[in-house]
Amino acid sequence: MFNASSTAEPQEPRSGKLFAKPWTADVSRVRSFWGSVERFPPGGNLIGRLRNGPKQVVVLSGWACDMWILPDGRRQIFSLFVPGDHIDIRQNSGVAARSFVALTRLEVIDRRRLANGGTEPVNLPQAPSFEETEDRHFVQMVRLGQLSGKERMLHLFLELYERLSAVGLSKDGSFRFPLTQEVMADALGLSIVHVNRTLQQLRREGLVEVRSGTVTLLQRGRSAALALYQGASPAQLV
Amino acid sequence: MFNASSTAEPQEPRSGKLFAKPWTADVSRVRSFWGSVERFPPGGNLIGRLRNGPKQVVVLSGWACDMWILPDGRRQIFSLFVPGDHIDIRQNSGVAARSFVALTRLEVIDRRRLANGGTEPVNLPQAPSFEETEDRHFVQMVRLGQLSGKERMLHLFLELYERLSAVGLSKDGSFRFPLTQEVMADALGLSIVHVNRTLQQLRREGLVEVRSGTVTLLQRGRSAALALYQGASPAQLV
DNA sequence: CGAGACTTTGACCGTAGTCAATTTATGTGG
DNA sequence: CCACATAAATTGACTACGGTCAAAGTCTCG
Repeated sequence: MFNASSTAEPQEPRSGKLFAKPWTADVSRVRSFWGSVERFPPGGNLIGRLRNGPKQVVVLSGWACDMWILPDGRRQIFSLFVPGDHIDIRQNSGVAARSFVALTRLEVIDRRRLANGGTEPVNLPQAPSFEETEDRHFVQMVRLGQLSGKERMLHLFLELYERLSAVGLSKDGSFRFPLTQEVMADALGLSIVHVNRTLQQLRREGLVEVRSGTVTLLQRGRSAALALYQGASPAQLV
Repeated sequence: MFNASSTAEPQEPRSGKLFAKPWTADVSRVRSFWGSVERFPPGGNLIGRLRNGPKQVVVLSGWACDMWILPDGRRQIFSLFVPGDHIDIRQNSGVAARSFVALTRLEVIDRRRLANGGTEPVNLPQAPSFEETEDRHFVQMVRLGQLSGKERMLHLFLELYERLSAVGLSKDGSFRFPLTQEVMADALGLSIVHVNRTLQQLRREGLVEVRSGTVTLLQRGRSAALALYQGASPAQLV
């Protein structure tokens, strides 16, 4: 289970040259200290391995999301999880089927292991409070309910940039972005075709650059204004 | 503060004839036992009276909502609160201004008062768990992100019907609905004009009837199917 | 009865969805 | 390292859902 080995060593940390910073360093330490890192392939279902009740994990590398699938196949992604994020994996209490899915190769570690198991303390990000989790959901509701396609996309990019920056996974406005346009569509409540066209529009307008799985925000200040993005303090937006 | 009196005696319980059931009965008892019921006018801001930190209240009568207002004036309502609902009133942790607003005349009571103050126990609804609150938000995200205008509206009506039924505030598919179309628009992420037209469409199709502040769901089963509504068990949907 | 709040309507426009085909990666086996 | 199969991105043509603007009705309430 933990020795998928050899070919392993997932991609994110590999680019340590480009994106080296605080938490990234700890990740490799965590990985070497415990053999208890859980790995999932793209599309892997995080709930599958649940034994007794919910479980809190921290993402070491890769991306994941949680979502609902409607009876007719439509999907809504509620939030994206990136390295450093805490995921509170649990079965959905209601009728609809909430699921947690890996979007890339994914490494997570059980929080309890980190808490008691370790000899050396690790700079893991704090678990988000209930309010912070809720706020993130509110932001998603605002995107879905009030923003246009173009605004939604910029808004999401800005949020991801900010979150990835917090763990050292960005550099000068750019960050690795391993999601397909289909996933973006499900997260933003848009059709895949429209995601594609909107992306091109943003490129034409010189707001973002998307090349080989890397997104670059070229005018963060202007983008934030356009998308009514309020996440970061204006200062951070260059 | 609590003796707004005389003209008071809000509307919901007045219609006790039509909508009498479990919890409604207790409401009048609560109201008479304690003078500590807080009242707000339509549009009243529930946060205004916060003294020390957050506060949990239960709605005795009237409707409320929580929302964000974007810098350019757009509004997104996250959830609607009806009689029996618990509201966890608190300042927003992030940048944007979350606010809790009364949508009609509103009566709430502090949960702590109910807990220790009372001589006689009251059948108050249980406080929702974290998961239940979260689920409600997920439902809202699905509505905003995946459903069409018509679907959203039906879906919301069905949810409200189910919730109001739980506290005895419905009868044969109908319930009091004191919201303006503008509020519906903000809750559903639609324009006010489109809300109006969609409403008429639903009427023409014989799915709902809206007369003088009362909504009647004429074909709950079909509506649930149309709107992919999964809240209640199929049995309940007649 | 008049003022203001809500609802309704018409005309028109633009964002976003659908369908279907094409091009461009990506990946795998030989 | 090439050929083929598959996934992902892109394009075109067309449609329709939903937004905007502005005006006209309705309803409430003092």
